[in-house]
Amino acid sequence: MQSRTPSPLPRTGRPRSAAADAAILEATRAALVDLGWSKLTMGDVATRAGVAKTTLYRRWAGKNELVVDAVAVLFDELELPDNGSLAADIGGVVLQFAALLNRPETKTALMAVVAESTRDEPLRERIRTSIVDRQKRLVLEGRARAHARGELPLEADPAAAARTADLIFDVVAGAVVHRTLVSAEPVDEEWVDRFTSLLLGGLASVQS
Amino acid sequence: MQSRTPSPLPRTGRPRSAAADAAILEATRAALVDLGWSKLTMGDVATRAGVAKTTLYRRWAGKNELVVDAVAVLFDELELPDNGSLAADIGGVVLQFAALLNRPETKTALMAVVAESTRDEPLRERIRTSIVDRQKRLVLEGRARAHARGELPLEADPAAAARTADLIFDVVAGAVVHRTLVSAEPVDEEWVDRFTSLLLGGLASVQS
Amino acid sequence: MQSRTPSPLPRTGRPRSAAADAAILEATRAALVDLGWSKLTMGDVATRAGVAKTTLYRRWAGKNELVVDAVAVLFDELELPDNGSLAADIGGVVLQFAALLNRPETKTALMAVVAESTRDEPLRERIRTSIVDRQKRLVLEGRARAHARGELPLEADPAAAARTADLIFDVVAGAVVHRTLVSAEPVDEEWVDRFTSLLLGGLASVQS
Amino acid sequence: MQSRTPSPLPRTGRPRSAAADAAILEATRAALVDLGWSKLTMGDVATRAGVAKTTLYRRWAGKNELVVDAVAVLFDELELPDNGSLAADIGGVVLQFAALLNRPETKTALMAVVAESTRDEPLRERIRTSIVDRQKRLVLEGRARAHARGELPLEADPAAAARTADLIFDVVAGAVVHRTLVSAEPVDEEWVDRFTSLLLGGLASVQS
DNA sequence: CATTAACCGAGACGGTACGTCGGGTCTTACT
DNA sequence: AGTAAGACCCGACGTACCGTCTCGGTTAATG
Repeated sequence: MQSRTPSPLPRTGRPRSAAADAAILEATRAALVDLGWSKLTMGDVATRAGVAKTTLYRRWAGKNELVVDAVAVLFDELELPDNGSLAADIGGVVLQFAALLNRPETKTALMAVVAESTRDEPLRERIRTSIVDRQKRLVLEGRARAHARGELPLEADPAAAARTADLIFDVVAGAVVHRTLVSAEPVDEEWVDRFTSLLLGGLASVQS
Repeated sequence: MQSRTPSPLPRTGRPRSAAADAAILEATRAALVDLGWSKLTMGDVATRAGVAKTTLYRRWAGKNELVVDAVAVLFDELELPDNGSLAADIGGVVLQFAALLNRPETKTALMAVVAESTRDEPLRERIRTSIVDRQKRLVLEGRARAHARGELPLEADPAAAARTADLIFDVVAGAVVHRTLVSAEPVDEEWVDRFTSLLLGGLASVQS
Repeated sequence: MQSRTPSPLPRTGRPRSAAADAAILEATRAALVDLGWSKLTMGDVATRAGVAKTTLYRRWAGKNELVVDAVAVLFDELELPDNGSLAADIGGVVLQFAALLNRPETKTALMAVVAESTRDEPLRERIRTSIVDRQKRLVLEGRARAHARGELPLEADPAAAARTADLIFDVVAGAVVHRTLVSAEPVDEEWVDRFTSLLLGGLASVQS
Repeated sequence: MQSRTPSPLPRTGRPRSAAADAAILEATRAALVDLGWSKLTMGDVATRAGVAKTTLYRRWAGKNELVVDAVAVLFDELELPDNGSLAADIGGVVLQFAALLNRPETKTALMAVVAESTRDEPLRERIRTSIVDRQKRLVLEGRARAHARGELPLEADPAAAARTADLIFDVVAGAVVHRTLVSAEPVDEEWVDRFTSLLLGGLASVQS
């Protein structure tokens, strides 16, 4: 995202414009909203950003990388609310996540870059670093808070605990994405309640 | 594939070549394996199939529709094994599904068409009809078998039962897809066991 | 020029549009007039001709080849007038040639393609075939007519006669081009008279 | 080169590097040899000269001007040999000129800048001043020497004498350039003899 | 001998054109 | 009417140069 170029020491020549970076990412999000992933073009983004095409390509290798960076920042807005109980906390985060996936920028872009990443290992890595792994913090925070509240027992084996966290992450993210983008059904209070209760109920079985 | 053209009145003139249909779909799958979704071109598919581009466009509106049809048939191979218990049955189907998602044809194509479908309602409908809804049978069959075995209580309210089936479908499909394509971690026996136990444990909570 | 493609036997598929050929060459001449050689672009020519850029590239390898063909036809308009004497005939053809070189299409294009041809042997060959060699006919006709009128003796050695014809061609074409494009002075009646008298006077010396 | 910047008042600040000037012109000639006119780029010249692009543009307006200056100096090497007779002197200078036109730097550059100059009056003027007019001295010297030897009568009318000098210049330069660059035939002893005899024979007619 | 203004290298910048590729349509002759 | 072939229009691609613009850092005449 930022710090794409850790700038070893290219202290010579005209420095890159930070304003251009921001304008490009903003223009990319706007283009995603207006056109969707498949009709977004580099030329159009450049025009919207008031920037030359070469300036885009100097910073990003292509559409995929650009869109990942443009969208990644949105995912950092997610945060674990303190709703008083683990169930309520999970419900809150699921609703936030669903709302995010319903934004036109993310809806059209997320699956597309994941699809591309199946044939592009560096892209997968970039997605993981910029988007996916950053959200695991929510699972870890949630668990820590539940422990503090005494809602969940501590798992003795730390490796097993990590595997459980990963499982939960895949189940929560997967279910919400599938519900939103594949089934195209709303993630409403009712669904969240049912899902949360399934998850918490199952959690007990898994940890035993 | 399934009734693309329900042939309302194709009375006169030379009939369409059925061999061409099969060759095109096969060529499409081969191209997906070799090139992936984004580098697959209609011209290349036509060449591989030994067919003119016109022949493709006479049958399919574009790349999206063609790929959905080419891939859909693979999903029909999934079936619910009878492993003796609900847990074992679920585990079997999850492994089959994961294996399917690891085939290069599906891995690259599925997310891509879903991504396209976020801006293309008819395409979403086609995906739902050709791929998604067809697999819900597995959930329904599994539940029926569990009822027969006495492993699950019957839900009194049929509407609630339907919602539960949808929830399970989103959770299973979503979790496996996320694990496979986003996390890019293997769906192995160990993961399946943990996931199945989470699902079954949660199911009890949901139905109560 | 025409018959660029002697069409071995590509009798399959949609045939190339002859109208497009004509429109492109016409558009090229118009662009030369408006923009000159160095600012003429393939894209602009395509637009003027109401044709896609690919259609240009399907027929011509680039700007050089296209311009040679577009300009070549203009040179075929030159003809040897019958003004009653060799001197008057030469004067007539020199004036025609000078007028042709003063047309904006040719003025801007001719030197440019010749310059390119110094590094592009096929292009030089194309220029020679399409433009230069075609005009040698004027020298040969003029000489034949002079013989008929008894104004010039026959040269006994045919090889020497050919060398003389080449020399005359280089002198006439060279002098007119240099006067017009390098010195940028007018080729008027007075200059033509002086030049013709120099040429004819010298011719006697050469043939002896 | 010759007073590009007549330095009206460059009093203060760091003076321009004379070494850079020389390196740039040398690099330009080298690039002409390697790449030819149309593939020569300002950036490449700068790199070859070990100089920044800004340094080029501070001195020359563009490729045309730079190349004219780079090539002009070569033409100053021409000189009228004293071979004992007018015919021999002309032959000597023609051979020098032909040799010059066969150098790759000049061959590719001369026609190109002349072509550009048809749409760029200042450029034409620069070419005339830097290259063309400087060579007229050869004609004038040759004539003066011929007068001294008694090989040519004096022309009474100085205006007519000037017109004759221009005519000779166009004929000589034009013929040699056309022979070399358009016909692409060698300017060898035999051709020079024939051409010289044509020129001298014609000269008598013109002056009478 | 400090100031200072123009020089210089590097390289990013907004542009324009390039030549190619793919999409989807149309026009042939043939089946 | 379907088919193979291939030309057609269109729009986007990613690259190359153009000529300009910052940067930080010289360098020589002037004061």
